[in-house]
Amino acid sequence: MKIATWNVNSLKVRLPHLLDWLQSAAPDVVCLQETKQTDDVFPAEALRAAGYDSAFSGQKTYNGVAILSRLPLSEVQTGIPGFVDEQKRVLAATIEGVRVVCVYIPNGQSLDSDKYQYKMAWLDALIAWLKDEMQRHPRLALLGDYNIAPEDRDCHDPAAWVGQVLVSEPERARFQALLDLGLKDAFRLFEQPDKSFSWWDYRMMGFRRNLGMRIDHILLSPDLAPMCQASEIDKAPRKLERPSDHTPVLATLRLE
DNA sequence: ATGGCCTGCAACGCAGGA
Repeated sequence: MKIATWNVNSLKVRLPHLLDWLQSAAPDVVCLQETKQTDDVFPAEALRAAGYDSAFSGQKTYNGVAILSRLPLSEVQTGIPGFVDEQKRVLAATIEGVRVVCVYIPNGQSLDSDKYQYKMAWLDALIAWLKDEMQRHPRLALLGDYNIAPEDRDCHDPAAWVGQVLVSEPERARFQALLDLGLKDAFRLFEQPDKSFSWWDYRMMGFRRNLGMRIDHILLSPDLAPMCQASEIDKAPRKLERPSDHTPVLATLRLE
């Protein structure tokens, strides 16, 4: 089972890229973030025609998540239980016995912003919920835009980013708390090229100069991680005209 | 790297992203 995550930065704009990519990459499951559209206009029919069922939770202008699957989805859930949040950032579904959790973790804006406080509280709620969710679903995959570069090697210029969101110590501590639950970073289970990133700023020719960050991740529970055969970042969609600023991250699982 | 872009909304200049 090939699973993937991709922040599309507007599904309306990126639908042609997505449909092409589904064809070429042939993933079985795709978690999308920043769909930026309400559920009544979600392109479920176009995706169904491409062979994918979908679950989605969107809102106008901001945020929005979806899970696409070639296999049946069940137990669809939106949001973090008990955490009141107007923003559509979480969607979970069970596919082939795997609990797939799609997250769009808040950006935080800057360390002195109230959005940063929201990010921290949000992450604490996520960690607490996942601890329970992993008990219920030993095969769990957490995919999404984490807005956290876990280590300095996940940032093109760590010195320039000191004191900024995506790399701050409290954010990284919460990423580590996810690892402490037993989750494994699928990408780091394998040898990877240096300076592997999943997001590049639209400005300053960030992609061409590879001034990026690795902030989109696939974490796998202890039962699932040993079944992971490969994980990679697919940079191809980032090279197209009018791309998303993020590019897909994939993991291949051999379910036993 | 110190700014430059992109998106959506709604009405052309914001907010928000990262």
